[in-house]
Amino acid sequence: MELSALGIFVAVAETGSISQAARRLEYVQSNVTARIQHLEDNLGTPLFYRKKRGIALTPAGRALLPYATRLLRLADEARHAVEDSAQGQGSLIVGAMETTAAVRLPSILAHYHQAYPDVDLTVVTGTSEELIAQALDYCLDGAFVGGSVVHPDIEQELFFEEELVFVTERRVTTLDALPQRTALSFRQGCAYRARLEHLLRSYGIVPYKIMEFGTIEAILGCVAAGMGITLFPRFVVERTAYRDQLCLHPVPADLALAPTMFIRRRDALRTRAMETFLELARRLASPTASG
Amino acid sequence: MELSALGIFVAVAETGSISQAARRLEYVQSNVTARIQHLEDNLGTPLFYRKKRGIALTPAGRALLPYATRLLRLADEARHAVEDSAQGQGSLIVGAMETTAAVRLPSILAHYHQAYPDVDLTVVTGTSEELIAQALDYCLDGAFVGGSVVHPDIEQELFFEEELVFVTERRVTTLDALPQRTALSFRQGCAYRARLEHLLRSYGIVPYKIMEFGTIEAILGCVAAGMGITLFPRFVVERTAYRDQLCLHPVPADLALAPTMFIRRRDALRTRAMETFLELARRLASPTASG
DNA sequence: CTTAACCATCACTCTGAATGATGGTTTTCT
DNA sequence: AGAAAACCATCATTCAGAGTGATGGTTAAG
Repeated sequence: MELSALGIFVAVAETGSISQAARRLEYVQSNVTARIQHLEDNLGTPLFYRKKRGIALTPAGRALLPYATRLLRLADEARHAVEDSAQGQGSLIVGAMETTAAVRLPSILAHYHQAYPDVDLTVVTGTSEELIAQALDYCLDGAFVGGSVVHPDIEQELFFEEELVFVTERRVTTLDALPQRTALSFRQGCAYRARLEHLLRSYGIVPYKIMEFGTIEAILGCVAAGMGITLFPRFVVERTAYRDQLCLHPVPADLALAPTMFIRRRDALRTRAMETFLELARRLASPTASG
Repeated sequence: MELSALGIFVAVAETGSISQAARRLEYVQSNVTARIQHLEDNLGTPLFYRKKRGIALTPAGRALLPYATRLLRLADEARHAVEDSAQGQGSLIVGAMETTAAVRLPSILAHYHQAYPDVDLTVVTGTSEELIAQALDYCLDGAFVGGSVVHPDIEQELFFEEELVFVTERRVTTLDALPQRTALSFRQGCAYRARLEHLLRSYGIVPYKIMEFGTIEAILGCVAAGMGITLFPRFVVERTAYRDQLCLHPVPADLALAPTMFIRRRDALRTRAMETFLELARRLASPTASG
């Protein structure tokens, strides 16, 4: 039972005649006859009574007709959906680090959704390492990750420059006399974690312990409670609920700035949904990045 | 875009691999490759990224997938609906005279619907002549009509024997001094109307005028109001709201009984819906008919 | 009584679905 | 490092079935 057969079936049922259906479909009459017969064989039951003049639906035909029309309409919708996905609408799956998703994306996503409400937008969060792997595996249309990615299949573009700061509890006003040797960070794979480890080592704070947490709030909450130190974008800390219980410490200038890049596979399809998303994101990102 | 192609597409999308889909479908791998390529050509856009190991959906493929699964499910439903229409469920379209529909069918229909709630039941009313024509034209699966139908394509079966009575307003106690020459009846084509004309002629009541009405209540209401005389099954008159304002007069014995036959085309499909309907109708009709 | 409309059947062509074999690439296992 | 396994693309080939055009039989309309 193929869609083309159902199309012929519907035409015959609607015109009430094989000949007229053939004319409407621009087929030869014998072909319409044959395909209806084939469909009847396939379903194991007659669909039409053959009258002296024209045809009439059998009970089985009556049962099939509404399904046939629904199937044809749905198939048409599907075709349009595929067409649209190459055009404006469709779906867009982007990855982002927790920190980017928390403070940089909300306004972009809101604007984008307002401008293109038909796009089915999904944001996946994860560590930069995970996001890169997923983008390479075509699971993501693209992702915001920390730091440059050098890979022949990946193309990237700078979107934000985050100023990184050490974050401690409020009472710790200087890092020189760092009372704890515990660092808090996201799980392995986070771009900032690698830098945090490097920086702590340069401060002579080794060996140290790294505790892993899954969310921004968990990390900063624990830091505020005096559990340890972490490295975060200033922008993120300034917007957290714990900001009054935290103290920010500058990072040496050469390691203070961390770029957030948007990456995607070079061979990923250039959908309009993606292009418009990037255009809008560039517009909204640039003043922040430069400021 | 045919259903078979969508089935292959879904299998590939679900297994994440052309080879595995081929194994599941019991096809050869090269065929699955070719049909996916054909589908992509057909839709004008790639549906899968080809990875080193396996494949991944493109945005267009993501857009198509939910439609494809819906289409396949719906097609399956359609197949079952057609199958069922040959079995128990399905639709049943029966015709009946107004009088039969009013007093004989309700209990049958109620019982039938209770026993087979999945059957989509339709009752079409009309004159016997109209119903016969529609049954011959395959528009009805069968019909209850007045009197025997002799036609090579029609088979019939006796269901009810109606006792016909003349009906006049209450004050007219004898037909001998019939004060009016007006008869009321359904429109031309009604089985009882022919008999009414015949009987009136035999009573010497010619010329007379026949007024046509569309419903039972209209006719009996007008008779009650003294407009004229009509011929109706006793059973119908006894159940009308006007019964107290009417007087019933016997009809000569040789013309008093009118059979109600169920007719259908000999070549109409023997659906289970129809067979079970007739079985139930026979059971419910026989005591009434004999009593 | 002719004409037109309708459906079934047949012989034929040709598209495209399916097979099987081959080659290239990558991953996995030893 | 080398062998084996998994995966996809391509090609030549076979075969089913979609579509054509012609014909014949039947019925309704003129």
